[in-house]
Amino acid sequence: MSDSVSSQSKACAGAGGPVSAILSVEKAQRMAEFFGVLGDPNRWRILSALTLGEMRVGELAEAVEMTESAVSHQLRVLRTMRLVSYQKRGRSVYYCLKDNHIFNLYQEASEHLDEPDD
Amino acid sequence: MSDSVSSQSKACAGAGGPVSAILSVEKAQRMAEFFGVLGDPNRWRILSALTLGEMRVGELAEAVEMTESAVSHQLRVLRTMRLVSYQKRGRSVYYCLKDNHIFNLYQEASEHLDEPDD
DNA sequence: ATAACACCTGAATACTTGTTCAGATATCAA
DNA sequence: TTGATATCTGAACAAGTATTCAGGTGTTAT
Repeated sequence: MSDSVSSQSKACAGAGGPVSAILSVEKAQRMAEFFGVLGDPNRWRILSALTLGEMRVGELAEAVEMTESAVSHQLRVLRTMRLVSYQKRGRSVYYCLKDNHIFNLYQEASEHLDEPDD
Repeated sequence: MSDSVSSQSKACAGAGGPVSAILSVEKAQRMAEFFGVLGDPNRWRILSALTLGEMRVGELAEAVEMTESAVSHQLRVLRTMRLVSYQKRGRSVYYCLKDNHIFNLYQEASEHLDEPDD
């Protein structure tokens, strides 16, 4: 392993790490849009409710104590970012989490937030 | 291993996974605040610039093509979320990334964004 | 066909957030 | 002390976003 960075003056995290270049405006925009979607408490509550399993819009609305309309609007946003998928069955629409990325993001953020202030 | 959820109808990601309860309003709020900070393209550009190593405010401003004032405002936000740390030396203030969480978040998001639409 | 149900959508309002400008603070050099 | 440099901050404006309300679509039951 090269020690030019890792051994002595590593005052800064990740120098030479996985990013190591200034993001283009376009890439930065895409990142921001994605994380912006996760920048709303009601969407986090909806996402966390879906960790319990698939749910209809009405059930979700009841679970997170929002109107169905508000939930529906937020679900559209989550759909756009492909964080949830849905399935029509009868007159109901069942939503569920699309993949596990949301868990990893949740855990990574939790760790960060729970870190001592050093 | 219990198979009541995992074996047959796993249409939904992560049911019974690491969250598995509706987030409290407070926790959801904290999550949203954190991710909201990452919901701005200029902040991503600043963070990515810092992956190259520590930088002064003026250098950062030049690197990301923003005014020093704008950079300073954004650095305060990043400081508040403990994403960057800083060190005064002489009349300059050197900023750098505080820890590696930002890399993991970046990679996780990249993977999600690069996923095919299935 | 009609009514009830489940969900979605557009438009308007209210709220939040980013950027700019002007000026403040703090450090260094002469 | 004076002037130059480097950064920070508060207030105001502009821009973006969430929520509500009213009404729309599509499905099921009678």
